[in-house]
Amino acid sequence: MSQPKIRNMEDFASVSGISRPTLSKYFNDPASVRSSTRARIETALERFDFHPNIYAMNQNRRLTKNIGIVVPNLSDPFFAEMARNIENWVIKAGFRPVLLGSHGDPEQEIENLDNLRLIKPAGVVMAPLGRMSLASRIASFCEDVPTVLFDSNIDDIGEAFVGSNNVQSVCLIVDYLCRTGQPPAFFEMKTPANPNAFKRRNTYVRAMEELGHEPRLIQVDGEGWNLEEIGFREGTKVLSEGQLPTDTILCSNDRLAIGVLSAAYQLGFKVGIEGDCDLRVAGHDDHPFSRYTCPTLTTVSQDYEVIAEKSAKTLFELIESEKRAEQRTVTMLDGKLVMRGSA
Amino acid sequence: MSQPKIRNMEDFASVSGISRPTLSKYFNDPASVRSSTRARIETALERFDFHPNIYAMNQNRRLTKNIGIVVPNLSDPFFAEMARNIENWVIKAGFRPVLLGSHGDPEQEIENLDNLRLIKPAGVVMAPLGRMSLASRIASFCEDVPTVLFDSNIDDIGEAFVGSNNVQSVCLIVDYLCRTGQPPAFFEMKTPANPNAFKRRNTYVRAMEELGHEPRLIQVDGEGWNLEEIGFREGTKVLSEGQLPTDTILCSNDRLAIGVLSAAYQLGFKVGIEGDCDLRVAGHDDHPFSRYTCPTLTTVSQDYEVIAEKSAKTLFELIESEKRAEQRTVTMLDGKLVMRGSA
DNA sequence: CAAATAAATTTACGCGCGTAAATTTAAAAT
DNA sequence: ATTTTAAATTTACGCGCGTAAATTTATTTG
Repeated sequence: MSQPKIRNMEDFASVSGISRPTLSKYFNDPASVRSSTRARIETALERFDFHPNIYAMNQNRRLTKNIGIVVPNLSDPFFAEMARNIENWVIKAGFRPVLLGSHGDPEQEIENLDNLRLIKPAGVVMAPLGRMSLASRIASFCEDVPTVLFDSNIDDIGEAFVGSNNVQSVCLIVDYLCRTGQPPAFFEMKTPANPNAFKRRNTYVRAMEELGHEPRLIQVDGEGWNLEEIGFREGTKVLSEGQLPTDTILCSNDRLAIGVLSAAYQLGFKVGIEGDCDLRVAGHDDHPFSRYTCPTLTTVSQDYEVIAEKSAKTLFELIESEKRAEQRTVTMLDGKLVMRGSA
Repeated sequence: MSQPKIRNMEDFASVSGISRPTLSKYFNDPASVRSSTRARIETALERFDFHPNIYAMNQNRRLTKNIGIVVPNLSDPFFAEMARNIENWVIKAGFRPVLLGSHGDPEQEIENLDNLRLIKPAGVVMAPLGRMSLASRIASFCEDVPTVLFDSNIDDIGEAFVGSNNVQSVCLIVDYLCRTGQPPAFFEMKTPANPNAFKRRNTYVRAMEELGHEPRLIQVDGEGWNLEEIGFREGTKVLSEGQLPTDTILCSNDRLAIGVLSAAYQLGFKVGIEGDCDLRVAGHDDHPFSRYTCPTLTTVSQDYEVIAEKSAKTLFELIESEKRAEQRTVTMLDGKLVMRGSA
């Protein structure tokens, strides 16, 4: 039996014996047609394996089942992992994830939003670049499309924000480090590309002051997102100069810490908490690789799964309610101390 | 002066005083209109900032400027990095990259291709899942769309393949390890998800035999792509049992090696090449993180940049020639030994 | 300056689908 | 079996753009 080639919904209408508008209804929402009709369609579907052209659908529907996911940088394992988690929730909720990375570039970030507009997404989950973001343009996008921000908050933009409570988490680890040894110096980039850096620095300073210690900022050079490299290079400098006022380094994030750990190892520093160690290093984020460093990295976790789940579900609620949030909600998830070998 | 809202090419045609078909020609290829016309269009473009709807273009052009990039897994830094490199070449060549990850799932891989079909890409650069791939369906895609495979070859599929020469690279590192110490055991997964695993195993066995050593395979349990975790867990088992027939472990890839290194560190093994070390560990790939492990990981590089560049440019040539390759070309790039601290 | 050529415009249709209105048909309720 | 109600069909148009053919306009050539 020769199967005629099904090129479009019209073709499928003829072979299935169902009118095209009814098919269109079915593909939009299978529950919207009579069950007998649905059965007929699905039988035909098995024989002919037709998929409506998603882009033609996008073009004509006023609202699609697409959900945009925008992250600053897909080659950062943190965002890659986060995106993967969100994608899973999106699929589970019957939507279609469209993943876009901004390559650390504000223009690209806006371009991503412009492209998303064209596919009329039901909503967007976005981790903005942060300070570098062209905020007003993001804001105008958010007026048209329900958007949930995560990881990095931008005041008053989007319907909701889900992220970790940097104040809580930095206090937590500063407190821990001070209790268990010398108060930490804070290792960070002078001009950090990643969004939460300033908040963490400020919190570090305040936390140290409140505990009666002098804050020590180690602000290193370097541009861009190659954080391990920067941590390694600048960590090597700092450690070999031997001018450290303390034996404890708190890094602004795990990727820097991974670089610093590597530098310490190569310079022969023994990193860890035992008595014979010369250095403690802590990070922030619970990066996927931080459990495989040597020693394993003590850090504060951002709960990937929870942030992903909460962002996604907040968006789904917004979409289902079919109205905009009366009030912008800000969810700050507490970090948990992850005590491992390095501090 | 109130700018009228430009909703489509028609609107832009009225405000610019250029007919829509001419605009269409311009957007397809600016050089195809008279330079005076081009100037008028570009002046208007500055005033009104109109972008044609890319999806409507995709729908109607028989061939677009899109280039699909498909990788097995976007959260693997190797593929993330590779994708980023290819994207850059694609943009530089005036095309539009469309990046899709298959989440290690053969069905998803096919779905990605099906979705790509709809945007009528000029070509596709793809790293297939490998053995798991639904080869016949990929093949039928490749008949319609010029496709270059990279990283993992599938016989006779696609117009070309660019990857590293696993035989050469594995021989290289086996040889190096044998010269400088005890012959290595080969650490790998029993049922590996990543594509080049079998080739590497077989090459290891052959290389060992040729050098007159007995091959020793350490085949560990574990499923999926969480390779560091598997390397760590199974590495811990292997090392703590103390049944290793040699002090040298060659891992099938760097991600496993990262896990093994971490296990070794935690068990108190001193890894490295100095006299007082109890273990040597080597990897394969020159993974972005392998230069930050402790000790830094000795490995064989896959030249990311070159593979990315070569794949992209091979595809561009195919596209420009407007015909299919008379002959499938296979480019195997030699790996380079990256001698670092671990072996 | 006229003729030859090249480019732009007009007109009209197509892509694959959404969707609204009017109509017909089928199912449910009386 | 008849009425009511719900669902499917028919018809027709729209989305934003590509593209072909016929025609007009502009540029180049001699």
